[in-house]
Amino acid sequence: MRDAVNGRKGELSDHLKASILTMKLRPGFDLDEAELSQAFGISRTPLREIFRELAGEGYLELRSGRGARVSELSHTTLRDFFLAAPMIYAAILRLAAQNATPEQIEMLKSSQETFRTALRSGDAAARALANNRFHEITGEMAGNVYLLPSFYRLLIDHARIGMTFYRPQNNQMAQNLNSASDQHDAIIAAIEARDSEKAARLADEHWQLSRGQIELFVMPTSLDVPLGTLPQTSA
Amino acid sequence: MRDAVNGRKGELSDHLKASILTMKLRPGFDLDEAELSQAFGISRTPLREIFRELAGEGYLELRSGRGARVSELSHTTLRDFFLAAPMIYAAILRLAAQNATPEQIEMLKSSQETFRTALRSGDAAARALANNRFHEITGEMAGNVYLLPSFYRLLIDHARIGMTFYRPQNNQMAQNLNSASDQHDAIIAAIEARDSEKAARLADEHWQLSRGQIELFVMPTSLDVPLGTLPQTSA
DNA sequence: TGGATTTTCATTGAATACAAGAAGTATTCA
DNA sequence: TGAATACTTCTTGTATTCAATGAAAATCCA
Repeated sequence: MRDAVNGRKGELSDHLKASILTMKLRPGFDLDEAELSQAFGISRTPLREIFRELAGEGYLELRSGRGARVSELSHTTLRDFFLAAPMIYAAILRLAAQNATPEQIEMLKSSQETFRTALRSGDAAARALANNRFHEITGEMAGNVYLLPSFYRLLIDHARIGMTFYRPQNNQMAQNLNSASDQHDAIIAAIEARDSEKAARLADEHWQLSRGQIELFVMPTSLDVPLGTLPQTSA
Repeated sequence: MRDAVNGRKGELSDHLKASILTMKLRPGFDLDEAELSQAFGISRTPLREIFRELAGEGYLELRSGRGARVSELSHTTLRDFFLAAPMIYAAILRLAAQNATPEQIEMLKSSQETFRTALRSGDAAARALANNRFHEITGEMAGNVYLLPSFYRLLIDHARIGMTFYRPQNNQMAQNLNSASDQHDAIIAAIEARDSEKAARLADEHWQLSRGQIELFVMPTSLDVPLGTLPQTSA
């Protein structure tokens, strides 16, 4: 991530972000100031500044007098997510196609390489982080200070929702990931061609795929077991 | 504002926000930690936490090793603003009409009263703050955690842009303000009627009015002075 | 024994003290 | 006189200490 260079402070910040994105730190988890500051060899003062920063970005929630905890992921936020994501994603990719610099396009290609590698490795966390980074770069390309706050907040929970609902055993889900990778390639091409309409269309397709992936989990195909073969649950 | 109850800390936070919204603190202005902390009787530690918080909300920018300054308002951000605002505003008001609670509607009506009072008083700063509060409440009504970060950021700069470009001498601008007040009433009615389509349409109209107001300043009517009557500028 | 109250302990919040770094100024040397 | 460098001062960043607050446990009384 961007500020890995800023000493131990940035290091801890990145570590927390990655842990939250990959659900290593679960929604609602309480963060212990004393413990964390000791573990990373910094005092509580800068740590608390990191907390406030991450809270502003949507990773954490600060409860006055009761420290920091990882942002919740409730059914309400899931609904909000489904409402907001299509609109913002399309807008971001449209702008990205218009404004991307050659250097940014190179970064995007490189991040897509990382994503592909993570896909092959089968490491779900690495994949989620690489995917997250890919979309972060499209945000940088769009560069609209008013849209980015919402976009980045969506990306956080998109990663977490993906980690929650993904099951490597499910073949359909594995296929979807390959489709997602192909769509990334198409997105890169559209951006490089400065085709903003196509980029917006691809954003929508990419979203539909992701949405389907989530629905696969939320509304699974029924178990198809004949009545009476399941053990009765006692009242 | 919301956290005026949280002791001197919230007080200072609100003071800074209001000063920035009303351009009393100009974009790019450097904030002195020592001075501010002394003036408000708190130590630098909590002050710096406020800085981080306000930076997360878009009021301030933090430059590592060089303290905090009020967020810039450049021509670039103005362009970004014009691109993002219509979309977000419409989405927020649509959701507000769907989700507003009776208590929130009462708050909205009350804030509109405050706005009207500020209009009559002719106090531009009070008017900007009241208008800001009105729209903040529509955001609370919408209640979508993913859209709100962008929405609130837009509101900050909308207030600042309004303060920058408003000239009380201009009769057209004064009229526009009355139209804006009427539109607020219509927005309240649409929300109360749960008419989300109408709310979205009104959002667009409200935006067009505001946009026109800004254009009145950016592209003024020409001075209409015959050639040769103006003093020549020396090369 | 159950409920309320007080006491204790742990954790957060704020202030002070200290260290590191940046900006500005003066001095030196060409 | 001009540029570079060293020194000084001011500002920011971090650590430590102290105070306040909240949670939990123990005690007391009914």
